Amino acid sequence: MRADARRNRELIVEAALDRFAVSGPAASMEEIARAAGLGVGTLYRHFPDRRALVEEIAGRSLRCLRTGLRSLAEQDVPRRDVIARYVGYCAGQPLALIKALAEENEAPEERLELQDELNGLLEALARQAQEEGTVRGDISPREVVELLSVVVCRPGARADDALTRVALDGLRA
Amino acid sequence: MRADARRNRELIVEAALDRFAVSGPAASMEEIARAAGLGVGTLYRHFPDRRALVEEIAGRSLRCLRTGLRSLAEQDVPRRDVIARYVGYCAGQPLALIKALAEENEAPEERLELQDELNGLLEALARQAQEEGTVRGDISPREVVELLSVVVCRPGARADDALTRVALDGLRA
Amino acid sequence: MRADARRNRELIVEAALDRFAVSGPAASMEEIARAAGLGVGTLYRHFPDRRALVEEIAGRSLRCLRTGLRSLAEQDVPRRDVIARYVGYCAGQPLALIKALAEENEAPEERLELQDELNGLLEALARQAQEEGTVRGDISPREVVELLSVVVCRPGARADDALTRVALDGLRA
Amino acid sequence: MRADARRNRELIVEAALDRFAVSGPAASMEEIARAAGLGVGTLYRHFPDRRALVEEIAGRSLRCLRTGLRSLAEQDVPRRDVIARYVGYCAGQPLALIKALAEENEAPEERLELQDELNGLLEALARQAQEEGTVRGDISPREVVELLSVVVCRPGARADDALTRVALDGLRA
DNA sequence: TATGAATGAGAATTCATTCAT
DNA sequence: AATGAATGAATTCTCATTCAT
Repeated sequence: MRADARRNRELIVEAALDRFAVSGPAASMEEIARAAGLGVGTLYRHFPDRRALVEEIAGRSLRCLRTGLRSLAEQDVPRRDVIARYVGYCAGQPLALIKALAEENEAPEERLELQDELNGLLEALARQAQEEGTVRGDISPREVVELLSVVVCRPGARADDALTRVALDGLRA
Repeated sequence: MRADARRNRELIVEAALDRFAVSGPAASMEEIARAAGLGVGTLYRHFPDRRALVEEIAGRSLRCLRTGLRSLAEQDVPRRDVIARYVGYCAGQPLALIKALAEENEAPEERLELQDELNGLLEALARQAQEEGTVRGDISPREVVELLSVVVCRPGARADDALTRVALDGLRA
Repeated sequence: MRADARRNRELIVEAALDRFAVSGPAASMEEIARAAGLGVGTLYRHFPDRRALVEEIAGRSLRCLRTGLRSLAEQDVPRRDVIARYVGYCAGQPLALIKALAEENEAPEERLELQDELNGLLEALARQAQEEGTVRGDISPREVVELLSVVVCRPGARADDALTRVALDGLRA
Repeated sequence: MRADARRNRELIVEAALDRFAVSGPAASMEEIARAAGLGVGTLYRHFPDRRALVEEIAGRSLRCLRTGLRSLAEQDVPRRDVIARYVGYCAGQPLALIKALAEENEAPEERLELQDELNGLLEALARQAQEEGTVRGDISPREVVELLSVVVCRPGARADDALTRVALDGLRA
């Protein structure tokens, strides 16, 4: 039953993402459990409270971004292109929704650490891009990161939509 | 008594904005009424339901943006500068909050009309800026408007912060 | 409507006492509200949570005991008789029930103060009774108070039942 | 496997007593099973429902009191001393807790019979003590039994605490 | 047989809205 | 017209009990 339970956990997370997307971040626990084809009790066995479910989703998202960014950073291309590819990578994910969800909870330690780690990686990347001369130097690496966060956490963000292109062009040295 | 009523209406809207800013978009009707120094009953006399209060706020914001934009558009400066000034004008307002609030309700006809009108003005502006050659022509006026909306509806948006500058630079022809 | 609200508050406390007596200390808030002829919302307007309702009941009981004890203590009779009358006074009240209820909550400051005050009065009384020679001196005043508490907080305690008489006789010097 | 089952049954009862003592009579079945080092399923294999577990505990306690009382009653000492020793014997057991637990359930036939039997033994003892002239005759044997029950079912009852001594003294002829 | 995952009814609590005063 | 008390549906969460593995 370990396998079953794991499967149910996945079902819950998927259902949650789905219901949050459709009904908004206020979707009820009951609604999510039903959408997963389970009882509320099962949802609560896997996640002791709403906060825990939301943090699971936020945590997965952050870890996924971190993983993606790490592997992009290994590529032997200009740092500027790594940034662009990262933006594209993000575009495939419902980051706007997840961000809205996460704002319900005050960020717990675990999330802060992931957040910091991700931001650290991105800042390093921004700094290197500035050093290689492909990103303008008149804004701080931290500002670059904030900017990317806005670009990427929009509903419907795409790798090649107008804002993305304008922002990346605007970042040019 | 008409004056009284008008005054109360103002008090409520101000209190609502204040409470929404502090307690988040989930601030309760009771909390808002209390902050306005009134009873809930009085709040409901002015606004038949929560939706109506939120729409009042959204409507005011849209009308305010429209007014500002109209007067900026009359200025005899390049359209590109009008756009920049509009962004600055927006920065003084809690648009991120108001946007989040408005997303609670499905947009009613009245809001859609205002929205469309504002977007129409902005699109015209964008088109003119492209025609005067100060804004790049490879994105549609509608895309420019969407971009501006993102730039302007961020928590803590400022007229001279990094994203604003990068976006405006990126818009250059 | 001040009068109405006060009346409802009383109705709630009475209904609570009644339902706790019948259904046990686990009686639900819904059940109590219904028994008072009110909606749950009204109950919660008067008492912000279950704890508050229980503490209201406990507080009333303690204040009532204090008042009774004070007035008994003014009587010009041997202290031993004051004690006996106090036991009789208590017998008219559902102290066993209220004690069981109060044990649900960790005692808040207010209850502790009332408790201490009442115990202080009783200890003084016990000490005086020992000094007047009508209560045995080989147990501490505090022990006398504890003993009285047991005597008085039994389901169905009566002023003249066997335990009461035996205990009072056993207290003789 | 029979031995295993018996062992598990014992583990459950011990764990239940322990958890009830620590977490109060509201300790959950899960908590008890966990404390016994077993799964809930196993608990339910041994006790079909919560009531059954509580009755097992109550029954054991009553049988234990009966056994103790019988053996005390065989001693060749005044009946009054038997009573005193019985009180001492009880003091070593968590009777207050068990009484509170048992009050959750309406007493089933089996418990009533045990109860009646124990009370019968105690009443006989009380009657004999009255006949031997060591216990006052102005209260009924049944009242003596009720009194002993109160003395013995207190949290923290001890063989030599104030209430015990006072009650036993008060019982003197 | 032991396990612990799943279930869902039930409890506390909140809040938009209505209505008596 | 203003007030705030009353209402009850909706939400989160718990726990006794069942059942698949």
